[in-house]
Amino acid sequence: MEKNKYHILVVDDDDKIKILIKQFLIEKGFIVSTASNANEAKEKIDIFEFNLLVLDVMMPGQSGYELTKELKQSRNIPIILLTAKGEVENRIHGLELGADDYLGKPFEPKELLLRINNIIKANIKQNISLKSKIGIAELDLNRMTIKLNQKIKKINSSEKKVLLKMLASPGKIFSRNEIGKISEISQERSIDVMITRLRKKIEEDPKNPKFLQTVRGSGYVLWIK
Amino acid sequence: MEKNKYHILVVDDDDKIKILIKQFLIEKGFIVSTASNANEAKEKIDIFEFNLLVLDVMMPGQSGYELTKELKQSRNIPIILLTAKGEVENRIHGLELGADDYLGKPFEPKELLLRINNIIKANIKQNISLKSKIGIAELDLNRMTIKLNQKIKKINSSEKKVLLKMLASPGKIFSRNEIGKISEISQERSIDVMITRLRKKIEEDPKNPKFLQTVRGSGYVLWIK
DNA sequence: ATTTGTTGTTAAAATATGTCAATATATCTG
DNA sequence: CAGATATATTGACATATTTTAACAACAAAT
Repeated sequence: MEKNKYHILVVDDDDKIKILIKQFLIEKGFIVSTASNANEAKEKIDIFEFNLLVLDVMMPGQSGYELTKELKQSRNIPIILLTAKGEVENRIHGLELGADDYLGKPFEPKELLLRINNIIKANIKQNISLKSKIGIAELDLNRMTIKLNQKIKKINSSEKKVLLKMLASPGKIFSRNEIGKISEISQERSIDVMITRLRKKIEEDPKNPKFLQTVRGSGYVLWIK
Repeated sequence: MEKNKYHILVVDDDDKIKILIKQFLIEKGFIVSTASNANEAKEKIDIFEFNLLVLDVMMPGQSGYELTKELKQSRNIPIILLTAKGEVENRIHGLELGADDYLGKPFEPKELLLRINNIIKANIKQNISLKSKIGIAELDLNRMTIKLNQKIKKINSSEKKVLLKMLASPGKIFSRNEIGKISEISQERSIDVMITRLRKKIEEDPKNPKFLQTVRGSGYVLWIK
């Protein structure tokens, strides 16, 4: 796995632990940012696209649970919760809120690393990494190209943004409203047109889309296979 | 998440624990098979398509680790390892071999359930979730398509809603009233029309329906074979 | 400066879907 | 069987939604 690309945000009010984790993860090849509380975390999340959050449950202000819940409602970023102790109920609570994993303090750094690799493998490989596939179409969102049947087609930044978001949640229905916000396209019809154009790039038969489908009355869905 | 469709194989040489887990998971709506050792497990895996393995590490004969390694080389079935104790090194070993998660004995059943749901969410969401059959018609309610005799037909969201409910209780009679509520269609005649249209999609001979039948005076029933 | 291509917008065309009406068919009751 | 009632089928329709095609502004290239 190429670690160098992954950007992790560590959120903990305990500076000692925070720095420890940061150092460790940097050694392992990750890009690491830190925050000391939920608000600080949200600010950074708005700016950067993190691949994963390591989030302490016990924090002054908004707790790790609350932050998890809030974040999971709007995006699909993987979260590992650090629970104070290995108390089952707490962990369960976290998972129910949508956390992807938890780790009871104290933990072995090596264990955290494995958790992280595990989640990245499961969640990001296909989805957010900038090289991915939709059906037989090969996307390279870095280069903003899509290769389909030997032909390379370019996409623009609006299309890239939309693809990024939709790839993060295949099967989820995106309303025009959402897509509008993502792409910063204001007119509903314009969104339709963008979808049509995208289809021509990823679908073998754009008139009978297999992957980028409309859900009449609701919006559009992306399937990746 | 619809659990009913997921088939789990529990592998443990300790009958007591094996049965305990099995009972618990059945209560939770899973289909559960068991095996007492690696060989037995492999035999069953060759026959059935399991969605997940719960695998004890300490077993006579091939250990859970070895089995994990072997299975992961040829297929990508999700595996949860049950480690004897919460010893970090052991767990790490398991994850390195490709296991998707581990759980130290003893564990709370509820915790196992959450782990399972978690993994299923991550691994299977896309694949299995809403695929089913009615007779020879292949439904993919995610993609809102029905394949019958090589022909792919689209269904709309009302039809999907109704199918979802009726598929959940094959053989149950649904009144027009119920179907109206499910599909949000208000007129009785419109429901008839919808049924007619649905029959054309799932029945080989829509005029003599085998699966979506009317029950005079009561409503409609769906049979799946 | 001219051409070429891109991209958001807009209007027109096409499609999907619930409803309705007219007719046909099935099922039950006596 | 006849008559009554329930259900099916078909086509037409209206409306909402989606797709297509044409356009205009702008940028990039020649």
